[in-house]
Amino acid sequence: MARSPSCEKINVKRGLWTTEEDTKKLAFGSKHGSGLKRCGRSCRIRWTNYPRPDLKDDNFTTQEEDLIIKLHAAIGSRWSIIAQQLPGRTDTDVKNYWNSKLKKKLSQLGIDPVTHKPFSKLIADYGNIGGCQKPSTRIASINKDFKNAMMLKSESHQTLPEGFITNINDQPKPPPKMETTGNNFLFNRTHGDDLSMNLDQFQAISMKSGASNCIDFENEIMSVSMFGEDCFSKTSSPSTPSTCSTTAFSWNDFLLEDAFTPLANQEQDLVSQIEDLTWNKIEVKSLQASGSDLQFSSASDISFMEAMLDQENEMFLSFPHLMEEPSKLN
DNA sequence: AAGATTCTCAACCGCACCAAG
DNA sequence: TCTTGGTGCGGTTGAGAATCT
Repeated sequence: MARSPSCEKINVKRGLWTTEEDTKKLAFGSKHGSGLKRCGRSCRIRWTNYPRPDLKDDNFTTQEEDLIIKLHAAIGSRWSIIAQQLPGRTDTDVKNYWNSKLKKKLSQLGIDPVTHKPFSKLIADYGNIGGCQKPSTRIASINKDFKNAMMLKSESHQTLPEGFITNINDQPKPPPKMETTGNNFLFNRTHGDDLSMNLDQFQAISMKSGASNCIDFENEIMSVSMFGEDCFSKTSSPSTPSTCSTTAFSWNDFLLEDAFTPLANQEQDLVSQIEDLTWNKIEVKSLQASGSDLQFSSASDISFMEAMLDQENEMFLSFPHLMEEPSKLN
């Protein structure tokens, strides 16, 4: 896709617009910033936004603050949509207010402005990650717990706040969804037919793509992939336009304790060898670094990461075929 | 009073998407 | 189908204002 040319850095002025520039702008129109040392985009933005007699010049009210926070929690940093709910405010106003005031305010209240969750909850979650089970139990597992978690995630549709008026043209496309029925996974795509796949297919795609959410997963299928789309069963399912699933799941959520579906024996052995080699080295290096047990304290995190990277390099040197496409392993 | 620091505003950047040729 | 140019938008950055020391 072609891109618009960037502003020439030379001869392009930065800073506030002067009355003289506004006069020239009005005289020549916004196109290409004729006669002005401004790039075309700047002229267009200036042309579009100013003057706007309907714009408010006063501070945000607490009601507006609340609405921004609620909308941000619901739809993220889609400032143009949020601004549509706040008469007299532009997306830039909202964005600046969020960045300069609300983020700080939420932080002071002990709330993470990104996730809108209390910091204490995030720290607790982080602590759980630090638990670091041995790989024999923590290796990417897809099992019954995984399927349960997947079901829960796919059902956790987030509804927009009451009174939220959305321009139909600006509505985000419904993200892809995943559902499970028995041992099959039904993947509702945003484009094309829905696909049904078995556990092995799902596992292979998720590992190959390193997907962290359904969108990554869909992209991997779209780019096809180790199977070819014809390998999937195509289905049709009703769309769900009334809901907006904004909560993407993370595969990390499914790093559960149970052993997962066995790989072919040969491949399983290879994985086990690598795991043991990797984990033993990491353990040794980590112990050396921390001088204590295998608790990854903050003081040893860097050494731990270095050990991870060292070991990864060593692993791929020892097993170069792991760098190849998974399909070639079969 | 003066320099340092912080805050606010909006210009700018880079990317994605779309339509026209 | 491809290229080009226009548009929209979120994130970043810099200039000037306000506040602090």
